[in-house]
Amino acid sequence: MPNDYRLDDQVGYKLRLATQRHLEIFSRHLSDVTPTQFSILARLYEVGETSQNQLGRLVAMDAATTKGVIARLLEKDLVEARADPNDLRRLQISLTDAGRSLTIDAIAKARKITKDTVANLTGRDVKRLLELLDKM
Amino acid sequence: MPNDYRLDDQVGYKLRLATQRHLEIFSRHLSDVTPTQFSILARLYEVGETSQNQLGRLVAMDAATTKGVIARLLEKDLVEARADPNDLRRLQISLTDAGRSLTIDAIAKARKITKDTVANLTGRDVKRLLELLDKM
DNA sequence: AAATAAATGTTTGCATACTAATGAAATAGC
DNA sequence: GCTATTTCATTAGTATGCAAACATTTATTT
Repeated sequence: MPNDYRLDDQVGYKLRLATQRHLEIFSRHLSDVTPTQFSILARLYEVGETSQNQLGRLVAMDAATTKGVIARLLEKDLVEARADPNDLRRLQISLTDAGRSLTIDAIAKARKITKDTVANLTGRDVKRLLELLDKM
Repeated sequence: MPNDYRLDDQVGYKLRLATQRHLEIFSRHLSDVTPTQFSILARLYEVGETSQNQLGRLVAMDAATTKGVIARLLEKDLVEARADPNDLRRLQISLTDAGRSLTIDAIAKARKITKDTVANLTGRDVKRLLELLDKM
């Protein structure tokens, strides 16, 4: 009999709640893009022009998911795509000027987002949390 | 200049990775339902017949989201819905027999899922992680 | 008590993200 | 050079989430 199982004590459940909270804070500070989109932008800002697939790998995203995210960023003119002449399969992705300035601005706000997300934790707690999530 | 910002060190990013990992493990053990659907089932098992909205609240889900999840569970004949005679707005949701037995089985598997998810952590780590996620 | 206002429950429509399956191009092995 | 494998990208289908709308109930005012 599973009478000692408590949903509220499960890692998965708590992860969902935490993510939910983070999402709420994120969209309050940064309504132009989603966390997923932001991570693509931030990475792109970091590494410069890259192929779509490679970019996905750099943020731990499935190729198909990446395609969708990029599509939305293209729609918003934050990134641009061009065919790679050396490899016809590849689509090279890069930031537009608008994308670059939005990203710089977004990174500033992202600091605040992270701060707010862990507002209830001490600096030591945060360090520990990151370690534990990593170790997982 | 945001040159000291590291995406990989952000709580939000790590949360996504952890959730991703958990999701992968979950679907490997339990392919019939998603974590979200499971949490509804588990709660329903716990509390018995409840209104759709109330049920959503009990798993921290938006009313609209809840409706979608319930719709899919209805589709699979795991839950059933009936109108509340006392309040015409309300939809009372309960487990079907199939839903109940699947839930019991799923709870058993969910223990294993949680175990696998935190396989790299010590018992103490897990306790701490849950506390930190809570405190957040 | 009737009328209005506020709160609650549900539903619809739309955006985002994820997965599995497919097709096209490049590389490796023979 | 030819086949098999790998890599890259895309399409189609499913799940979750939110904002807005609608219906019913409860509270408040006159």
